[in-house]
Amino acid sequence: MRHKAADRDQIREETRGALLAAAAEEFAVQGYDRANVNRIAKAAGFAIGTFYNYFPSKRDLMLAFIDEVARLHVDIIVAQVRGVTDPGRRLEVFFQAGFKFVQDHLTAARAIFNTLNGPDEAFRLYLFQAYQPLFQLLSEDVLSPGIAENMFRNVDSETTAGLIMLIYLGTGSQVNPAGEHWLQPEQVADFALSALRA
Amino acid sequence: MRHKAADRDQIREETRGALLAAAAEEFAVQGYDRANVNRIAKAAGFAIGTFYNYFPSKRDLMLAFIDEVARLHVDIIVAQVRGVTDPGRRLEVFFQAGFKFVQDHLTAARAIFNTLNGPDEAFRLYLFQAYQPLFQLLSEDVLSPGIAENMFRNVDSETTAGLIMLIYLGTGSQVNPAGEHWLQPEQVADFALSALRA
Amino acid sequence: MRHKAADRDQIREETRGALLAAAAEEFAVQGYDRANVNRIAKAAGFAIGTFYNYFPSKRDLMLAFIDEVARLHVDIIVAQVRGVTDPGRRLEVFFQAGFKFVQDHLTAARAIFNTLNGPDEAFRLYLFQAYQPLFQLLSEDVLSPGIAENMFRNVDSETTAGLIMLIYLGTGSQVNPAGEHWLQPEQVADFALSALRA
Amino acid sequence: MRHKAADRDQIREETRGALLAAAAEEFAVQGYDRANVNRIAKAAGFAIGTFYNYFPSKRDLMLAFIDEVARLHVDIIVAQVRGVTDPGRRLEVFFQAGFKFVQDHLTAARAIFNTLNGPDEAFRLYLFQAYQPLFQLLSEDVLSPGIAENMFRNVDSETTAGLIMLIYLGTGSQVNPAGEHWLQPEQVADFALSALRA
DNA sequence: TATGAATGAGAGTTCATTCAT
DNA sequence: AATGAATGAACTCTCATTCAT
Repeated sequence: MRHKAADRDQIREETRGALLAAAAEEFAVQGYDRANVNRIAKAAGFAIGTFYNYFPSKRDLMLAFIDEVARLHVDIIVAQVRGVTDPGRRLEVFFQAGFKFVQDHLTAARAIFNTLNGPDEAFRLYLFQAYQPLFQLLSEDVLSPGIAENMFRNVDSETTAGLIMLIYLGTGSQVNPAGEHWLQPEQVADFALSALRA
Repeated sequence: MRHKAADRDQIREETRGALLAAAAEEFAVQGYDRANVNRIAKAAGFAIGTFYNYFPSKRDLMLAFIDEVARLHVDIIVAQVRGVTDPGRRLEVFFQAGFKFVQDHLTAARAIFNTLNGPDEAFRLYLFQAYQPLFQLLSEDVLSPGIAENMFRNVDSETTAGLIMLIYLGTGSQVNPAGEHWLQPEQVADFALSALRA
Repeated sequence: MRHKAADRDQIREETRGALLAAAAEEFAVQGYDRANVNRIAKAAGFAIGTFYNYFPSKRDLMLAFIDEVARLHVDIIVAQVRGVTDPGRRLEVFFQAGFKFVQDHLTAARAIFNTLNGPDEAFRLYLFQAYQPLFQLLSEDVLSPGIAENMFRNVDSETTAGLIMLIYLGTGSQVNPAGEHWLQPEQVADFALSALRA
Repeated sequence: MRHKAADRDQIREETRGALLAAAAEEFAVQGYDRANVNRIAKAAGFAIGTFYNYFPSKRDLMLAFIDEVARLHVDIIVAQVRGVTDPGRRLEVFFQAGFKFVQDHLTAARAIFNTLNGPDEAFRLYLFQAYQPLFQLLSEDVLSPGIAENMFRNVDSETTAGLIMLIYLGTGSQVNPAGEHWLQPEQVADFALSALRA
């Protein structure tokens, strides 16, 4: 064994990362169906064969891409929401952190929103599951406490969590070519809060 | 001449309509990229050659499809909005008629929303232009009168028209598998109105 | 409709036949795995797209090929065997007709024997089923009558039918480059008969 | 020098053996064309680079595999046949030892029979040559003595040796999934003997 | 006007082989 | 001697489009 295992792992991780980054760009610009695996490999600086040493298929690349983006997306939002305690404030932070993520990871986010409205049922389901933690966050760490504290109306917390996710996805996905949102997160948070107030 | 000109025109219109209807179904289920022109022709009951007698290309089919749906969509909304006079009431009718159109033409609407978030810049631009009349309607027949009557705040009517369109598209596009909207049009109209009130 | 349906059917049948013939040659020389669909289409005088208008996949081509050869193979043998009545004579005719078929359709037969010993389980099973009628023929029209007439020993007719098929396939498949069998059908028939005699 | 030359040789031999054993399994299940060199190396517990330190190509692996199996196959049969003296008995032992080899080395044997009927001319020729000693054995140590002793008819010993080989390969290759032969070696030997008796 | 057989560029995927370490 | 990341030619299959009838 010439390379240490750690060296090999690092090489693999770098190559995989380069391929995923190129894929994000391609998916964002072209959408899944028009994305070209050859182009992705070449953009990442590798031959097509190398791509298939890392991902068994184009579909699996998409799933890996969704995994990675969703994990980051969820982690960022969860961490910031849990950083405050007031349920109303938490909802506001939810939208602020969410909108910021979109602006900070514009290509990846565009690819995700694209998929969310795309024709592939399986992708949409996978996406839904990857974002499950946000539903839980809204339901258990935002709505339920807010209801318990009599700050929010006595709504069904699970259904309402789904509704807020939809509002986030709808408003957060609409950016102009410069990457700026049409609506500010505070505006959206206000809307939701006014609907929830006891 | 086998048929009178009027007969021929009618036959052409029927064939074209059948092809467009089949296309709507295909586009709704598969999205543009996965849509298969041979399948569309077959579903409409015609040979592929016949298809190309009516549409010069798959892209042109898509554009014709957008044209037709948008025209209908716009006409229905414009007619109903103009049926009332109060600006606030007009905004409410705008959302009601819009949501109803989605429910009444679910396949076509899904295909449109799909395209709206799809990767094809040209389609998105075309869609935008086809829906221009709604911007005008909102700006000139809803917002400007409302501002003039001091019923609405003194917002920029064009920008705000765009914003309301986005809200409509975002909320109107989200339906469950049964074709029912997550939000009611009145809820959305309330939101918009409360943001506009002087 | 410019062409009559019969004309179209004939064109389709001719094209399909040309593709199957080219496939037989390719399968015989290269075996299934090395057979190249592009080469088959080109050899038949068509573009690759045409091939896929007639056969959904390379596998399906193979199955269609097996079907066609097996049907012919079976029909020829069945007709000739039923042309005589004595069970012993029928067994002899079975081998004679079988060996003759191999010589008359050398490429196709080679492809079949190739598949029979090839690694593809599904193909072997399909082949087995396509040749089922020969098992029945041996069991019901050769062995059972022979046993009833006390001409053959009282063997299990189904098992023995399988055994005779194996002997036929083993000996019938071995031809020299000139397409001549190493063994004569009469020799093989004699062997089988001497094992069966009451 | 880390190891003594003898140690190195032993390691090389073990690695080579492991690769050949994995190849036997792969060739038996997949056939040559579908066999995957990367998979063979991995199954043997080595990296693909190691494989190419031992075999210059996939073809060469196949040839080495044929060599090894054929040598063993031939050695076992030759030794046992020469253990008896009577020509008729020798023919019987030939079939018994041959059938037993197939049962004892089922994977390897399946791969060999597969190749025997496969599309690769070069492999078939190589196989033929590897099994040459058996032709010689039959011709010089079985048939010629039998003819000289007036035990066998005065057939051409070389041609007849080929014929017997064919019979052996045909009957010996047919095993059920449990690895049992359809025919017993004694049955086959009887057939051959009855054809040869003076 | 309608037909559908034919086309072929282009896409995803496989895998034997190389070579720097 | 051993490793495994990287390579790219080759293969199967798709589908928008053409055109002779």
